[in-house]
Amino acid sequence: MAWNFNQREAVFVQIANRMRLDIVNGKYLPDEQIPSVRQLAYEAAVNPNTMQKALSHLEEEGLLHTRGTVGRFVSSDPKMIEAAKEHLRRVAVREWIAQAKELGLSVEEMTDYIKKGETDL
Amino acid sequence: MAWNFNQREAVFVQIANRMRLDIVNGKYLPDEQIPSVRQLAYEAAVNPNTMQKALSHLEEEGLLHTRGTVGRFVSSDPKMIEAAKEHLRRVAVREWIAQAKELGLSVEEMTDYIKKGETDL
DNA sequence: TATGGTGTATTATTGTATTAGTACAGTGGT
DNA sequence: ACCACTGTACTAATACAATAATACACCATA
Repeated sequence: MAWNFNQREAVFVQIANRMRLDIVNGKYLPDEQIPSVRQLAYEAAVNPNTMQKALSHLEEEGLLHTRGTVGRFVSSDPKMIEAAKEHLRRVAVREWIAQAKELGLSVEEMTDYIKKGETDL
Repeated sequence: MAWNFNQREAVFVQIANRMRLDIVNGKYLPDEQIPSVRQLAYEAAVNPNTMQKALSHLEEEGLLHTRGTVGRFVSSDPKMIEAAKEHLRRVAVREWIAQAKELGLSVEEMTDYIKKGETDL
């Protein structure tokens, strides 16, 4: 999958979002070593400093941790990762509902739109 | 309502988003004059240049137009505004579905989450 | 022990968002 | 005619994101 970035958000934020999804969706398993900063930066066509900044944020969230100078690894606690996934879902849903409200949509109209929009894809 | 800005997106983008919603939601009616750049900038606690940049974008979208040096006015075509509203809804729904997919949610699970999330608010 | 790969830190440079301040031309009302 | 207000334009300064190019300390392995 290509690394496409928009210009609205900072690149390191978009990278962090994507890596976070990769982790909670199991692309990287618990305790698994992820590619190096340089390797990921190369794949994303981004400066290593930018990649490191993104990974540092995920480290603060507890999804990643660094083992000395060996490399970076996914959190070894599956429950923690599952909790992060559930949290992402809740935050997303809350955001969707807020946006729907801004657009004058009730929850009923919202779900109708979604079911209709599904077929359009 | 306060003008709260996050740090992820540029302020002028957030202003444009909010003004766009105000227009399609009828806070500003068709052909109605909106407050001046300076006034809006004061309310938003933002530099007039930033506000002007946001309004210029809405002008390019056709939602606003400038009458000489008299001031800025909402588009005089109600159909155009309604179309913009419908467009915003479709774009939002498409985005929601894409995000749900990223989070491993089917449309059914998605609507379930929404109905459940509604009660939590 | 030597080498390569790891995370990390540093400095310099570029581009853009934002603020700040100022200025100008045109309009409407007094 | 005057004055306040409008949009618009411009420069300067600041802050941050991102790039680029190094450099360093540490670990695993051949």
